[in-house]
Amino acid sequence: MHDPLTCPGCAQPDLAFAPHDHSRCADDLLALAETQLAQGGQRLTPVRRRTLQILLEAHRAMGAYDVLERLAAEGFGHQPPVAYRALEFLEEHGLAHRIRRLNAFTACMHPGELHAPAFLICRVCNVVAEAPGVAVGLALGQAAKKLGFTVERTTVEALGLCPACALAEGPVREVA
Amino acid sequence: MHDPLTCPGCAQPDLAFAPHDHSRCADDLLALAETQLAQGGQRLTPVRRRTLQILLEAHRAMGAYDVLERLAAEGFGHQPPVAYRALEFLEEHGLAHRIRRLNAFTACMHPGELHAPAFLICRVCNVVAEAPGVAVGLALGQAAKKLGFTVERTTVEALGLCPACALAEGPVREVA
DNA sequence: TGTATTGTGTTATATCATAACATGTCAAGG
DNA sequence: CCTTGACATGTTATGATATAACACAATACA
Repeated sequence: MHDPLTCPGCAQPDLAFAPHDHSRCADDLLALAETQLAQGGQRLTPVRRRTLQILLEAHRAMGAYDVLERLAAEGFGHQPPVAYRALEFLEEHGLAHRIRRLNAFTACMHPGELHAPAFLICRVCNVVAEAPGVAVGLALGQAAKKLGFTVERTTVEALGLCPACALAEGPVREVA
Repeated sequence: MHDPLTCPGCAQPDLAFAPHDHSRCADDLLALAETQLAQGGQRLTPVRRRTLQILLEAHRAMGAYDVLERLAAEGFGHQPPVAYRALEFLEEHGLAHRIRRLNAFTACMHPGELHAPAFLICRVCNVVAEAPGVAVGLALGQAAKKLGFTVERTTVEALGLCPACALAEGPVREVA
């Protein structure tokens, strides 16, 4: 049931694109989210909880309308704002991220840790991994500082080839 | 006619958000684009040329439909693909950039130079500056390498406050 | 319990983007 | 010259993403 190749981005960076067992990812992260929100006086309501669960289970980036479809099928609202609101809430509280290049959302794989996330997006299989982005964030902060700009949020995304697709594609180049 | 506060992103990074005279920016960059494309055997056709000009003159990020409106008013096509195609062409050839957070496009302020652009977007006035992103690109490349990921293109955007808006907003905080 | 706040759901519409196809342009080879 | 093929422009039509505005329900808490 679990295909490791469609499951990058787990908490251990060096396993992001490697086969590994993550059957407990979703449960652990959901519990963590609950705790975290409670401490901040925020509510993980049914829609929000289910939305996070859907993202965690999918373990890949999903469009708002895909999420909505799932929610609607389970008795929640059928209109776009239902999904967008839940997704935006999760994003605001660091439990999910928006992947702008894909117009999609993905569960955060290590919430709570202060992190400027950097995403690696495979242009072939569309898999998204969340890479440690601290160094990137620092570099960006410094560049901004020189211009007197105050950074509040960052979007860092790289498009390219994941290891698997690089293997599949690389050697083919000289065949064609 | 020229408001420096709506004109960041010029070639000199340290002037990005500072008042300065850039009356020749557009002309210079347009000429540069022409040369560059010719060398690559590419054609800067009327629509493409005018599109680049519009972006250069506006000197800020514009939505595809805004560009289209201008083009249509000048006798070019009236349908979205006209604008999207020109904008995509410019982007592919490094003459324009797509600002994903704004679903908008902006002229590249230093084409030809190999650069991983980083954008600073003011959340108050929406002005966009193109900051030197080499350090950021390097950091991102290294993070990716650890996961076996090959970076091909990057999207780096920071949302925050430009100097002017920081001044206007900062001190106000304690009044409310 | 009353009342303010937050959350959910709806309708309707705005905004952004592309597929598919017809027509026009232009340069290179017959 | 004139044909042919590649590229560019234009169209219609539709798809995909996102938000505004408002009614009602749930919750929190004075």
